[in-house]
Amino acid sequence: MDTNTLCLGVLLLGDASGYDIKKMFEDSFSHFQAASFGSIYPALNKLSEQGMVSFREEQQDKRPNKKVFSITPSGREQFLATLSKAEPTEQYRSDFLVLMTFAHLLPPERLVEIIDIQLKNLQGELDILDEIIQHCSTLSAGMRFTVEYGIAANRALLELTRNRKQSLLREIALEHSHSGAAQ
Amino acid sequence: MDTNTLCLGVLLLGDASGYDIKKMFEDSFSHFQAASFGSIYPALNKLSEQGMVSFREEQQDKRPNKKVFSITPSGREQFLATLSKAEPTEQYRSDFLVLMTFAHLLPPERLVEIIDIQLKNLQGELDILDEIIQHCSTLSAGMRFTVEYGIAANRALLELTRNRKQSLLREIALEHSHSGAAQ
DNA sequence: ACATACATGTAAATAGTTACATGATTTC
DNA sequence: GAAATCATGTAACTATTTACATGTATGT
Repeated sequence: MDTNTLCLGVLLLGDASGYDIKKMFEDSFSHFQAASFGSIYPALNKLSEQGMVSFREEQQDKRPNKKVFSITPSGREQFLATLSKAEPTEQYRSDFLVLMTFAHLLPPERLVEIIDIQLKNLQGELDILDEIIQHCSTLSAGMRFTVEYGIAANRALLELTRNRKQSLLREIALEHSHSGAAQ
Repeated sequence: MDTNTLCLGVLLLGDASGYDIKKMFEDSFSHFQAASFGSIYPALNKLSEQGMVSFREEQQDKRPNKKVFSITPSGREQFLATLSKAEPTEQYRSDFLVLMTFAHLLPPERLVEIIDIQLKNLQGELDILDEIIQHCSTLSAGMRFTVEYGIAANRALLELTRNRKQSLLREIALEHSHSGAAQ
């Protein structure tokens, strides 16, 4: 889903500046969507031209001024139309699994290091999600489900990786000795 | 990881044409990487210019001719260097979870439909991975791990989504009645 | 007759990231 | 004194997908 649509969605949850939207992405959606300033600000200006959002400029002292965006009825309509056509797709890309595919080409110490980093990353993500679900009783049912979904995946992956670490290392060492000392 | 690097990796497993490489992506790596012809062919030609791969043209009767690529020692070296620097990162993007985030805005029938499609997708992916692991005893330990990893994630997600479906639907219906008949 | 598999390639369009520019204020 | 937070924006670059062009052979 493109940044334009995602911005409309965030604004449906409440008025916000571009900076606020970026924070929302980081705090609430980072486990399944991402967007940078370089795509958020142009998206907001484009949506404004199209009448999908409006904004008011707010002066602040001791802080730079900000543009607070609101979704318009047209914007709401368009977002709903997009949602009604959207397919529930998912995509997963992993350099970790590329590394594992070629595990037999890596020095054993490096392989151990990679698995340990991955374990740490999975645990870190799990901790973040656990915290979101505990602290925020204000979460809507749908949002709570997205967090549970992330937790389920991370838990399963953490468990598998932990359980298989030693046996995987052994299997790869075995493949090395199989193919001989050469190479 | 870019298509160039991924092509070198595939060629390390054996000589192949661009068409073969595309099939490899579909058959063996589709659960964590993707590449289309539009990125594979240019990548192969670029790698060839750089001396990372060589190729021979093979005539076939009843089939179009093909260019069979082999990785060169430089290519092997470069791939290994890339692997040794690569971070074990992962990224997940989901339109399904975007849809779930805004579940309260969707008509209940549509919501049921989305969850059922997602359930079917997860089961379909799981079936594919189960088949790979059963049919291919030739898989290296590293590759087998990547398949197990995919299975673990899909199993956990399938179970969660199945178990939560009814309660989620109820919770969202409750939120609707909470906010009143208006809106 | 129509779709799929085989096979290679290009061009346009899409969409995004990264890095930079600017500058006050607050925290370490 | 350095780094982070607040705040908006642009430009260059990167990488990719989609659709097209071309053509034979096989399966339904």
